[in-house]
Amino acid sequence: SGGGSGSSAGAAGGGDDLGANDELIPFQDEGGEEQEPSSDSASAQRDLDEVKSSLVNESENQSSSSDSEAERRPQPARDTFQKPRDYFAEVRRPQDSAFFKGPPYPGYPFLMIPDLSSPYLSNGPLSPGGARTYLQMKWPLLDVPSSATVKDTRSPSPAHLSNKVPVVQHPHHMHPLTPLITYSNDHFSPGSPPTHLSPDIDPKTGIPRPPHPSELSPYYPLSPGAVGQIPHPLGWLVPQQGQPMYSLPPGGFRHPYPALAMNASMSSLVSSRFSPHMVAPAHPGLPTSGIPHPAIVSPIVKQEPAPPSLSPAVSAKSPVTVKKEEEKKPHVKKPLNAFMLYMKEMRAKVVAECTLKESAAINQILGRKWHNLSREEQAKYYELARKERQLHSGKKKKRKREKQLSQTQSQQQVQEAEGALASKSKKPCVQYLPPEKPCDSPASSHGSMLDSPATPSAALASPAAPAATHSEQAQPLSLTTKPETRAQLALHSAAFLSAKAAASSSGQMGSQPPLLSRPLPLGSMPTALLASPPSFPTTLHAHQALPVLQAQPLSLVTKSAH
DNA sequence: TGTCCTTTGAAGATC
DNA sequence: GATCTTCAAAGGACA
Repeated sequence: SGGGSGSSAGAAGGGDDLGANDELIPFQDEGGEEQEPSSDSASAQRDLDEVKSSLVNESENQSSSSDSEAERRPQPARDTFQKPRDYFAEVRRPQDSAFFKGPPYPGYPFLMIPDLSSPYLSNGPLSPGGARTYLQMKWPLLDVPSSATVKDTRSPSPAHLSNKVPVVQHPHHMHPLTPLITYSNDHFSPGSPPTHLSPDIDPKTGIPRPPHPSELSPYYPLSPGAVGQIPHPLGWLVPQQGQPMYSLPPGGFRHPYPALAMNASMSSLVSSRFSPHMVAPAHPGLPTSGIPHPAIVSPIVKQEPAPPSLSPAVSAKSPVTVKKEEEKKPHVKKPLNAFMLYMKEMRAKVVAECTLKESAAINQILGRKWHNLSREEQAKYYELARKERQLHSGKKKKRKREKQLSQTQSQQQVQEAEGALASKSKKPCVQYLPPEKPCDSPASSHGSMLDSPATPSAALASPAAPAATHSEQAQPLSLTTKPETRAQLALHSAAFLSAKAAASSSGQMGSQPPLLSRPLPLGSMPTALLASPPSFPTTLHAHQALPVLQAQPLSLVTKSAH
């Protein structure tokens, strides 16, 4: 029912639901005319089964109307091209709300193909030139020769892709030509194909695979000048000026994720008071957020190693015994990264919003929401994670130092004992240890630098650093080399090649299906990509990949296929 | 009871 | 330096 109302409301309805966000109406139309948030979040589960049919229907509709797509789509979206940041601030919330409430495709609140809410992906009508630009930039990362697709030569076919597939995948990205697969009727017979046949739809949840914001990443490495634009990393956790951060908006509009409801004005309010120079160094051991972070809190209990015992009984123990004792020591868990922190905070909300309980499915949702977060919002978590790493690093170094000290002292005592036993008549051989330098304090030596976001080097060292951006864009497939993912990738590549070949033969490359027609505009394109367009072969080897697509049954994307 | 799933990111290991 | 692997959280599912 929610989907039905959504489809009938149209863009104006989206504006109504969004309340004060009327200015966002132009963006509501993206990805379809039905984007009114559904008020029936409980129907998410029920609607899972409708995803497939919706996909097919959308496929038919969009593929048939792709030519008029550009005409219907509001033009202002193109303007955001020049002001990506404003776009972030303005477009973010409603689509967060639309994530559960306002499915662009009626019947399934999670279905967001492509990531219409992502300012990094789409904000303008299809322009053939833009599409080409986008594809050219994306292509090399997917330029996987059929022969190279399978590194494991033992595998007879791509259907047996192993985890060692050396595919340089655009990390977690929805392939720009995904729609060719999802919406192509050429390869899919009408009906309700299994969700697994849709490479971007998760078989379990029906959630489209999120485009990975390698486009996003370049934004996190906020330049020192840009850092001042993000809210204080801790301010988001503290109600600003008495404004409840998690309050329900008036009018009864229930934001599915109140935590994300910090609107643009609020963000600017916070950010206006934040500058890199104002970031107080995190006090070690003093959690700076309201989020309970075991990595911060628990280490006092978990991570503090027992004081090194210098008793002869211990020092006389064999290395094996010592090793065993070390293994018995409480395992120091890794600090939570930004996404984990986000997940920890948002999980309960997501679970409450939908009936899904499986963490795997929830995590998929959270992963998608993570991508949909604005850079400012993500920056908060990155900052938090950075502080956690800081604490962890400090403790780690402390432990290491203590361990070394303990070991050297043990060795010293053992040697002393051995020396005493071996040569009672000889002079005791005392091994002198180099004194620990006070300045070796890990917390002070590392923390000071990490704690000063004002320092450009520190900013670069943060997870939001441009360097990390590059690495992320070139992130190996290993992160997502699940069998189905690889198969999807193979299918993506094959389908892309197929489409490319078909388009080139018909001269229609610029008129892809609507979803494909939402190229990442250059304005929102990662600067890294823009600055250093990857070199890639201009030859697309379509003739090589086409047989792959034709020869490989689509079922290879199924889990059961492997 | 233990492992898997599923996500992203960081760290360490490996080449 | 690039690439790969592991592990953080979470809880249902499954062997």
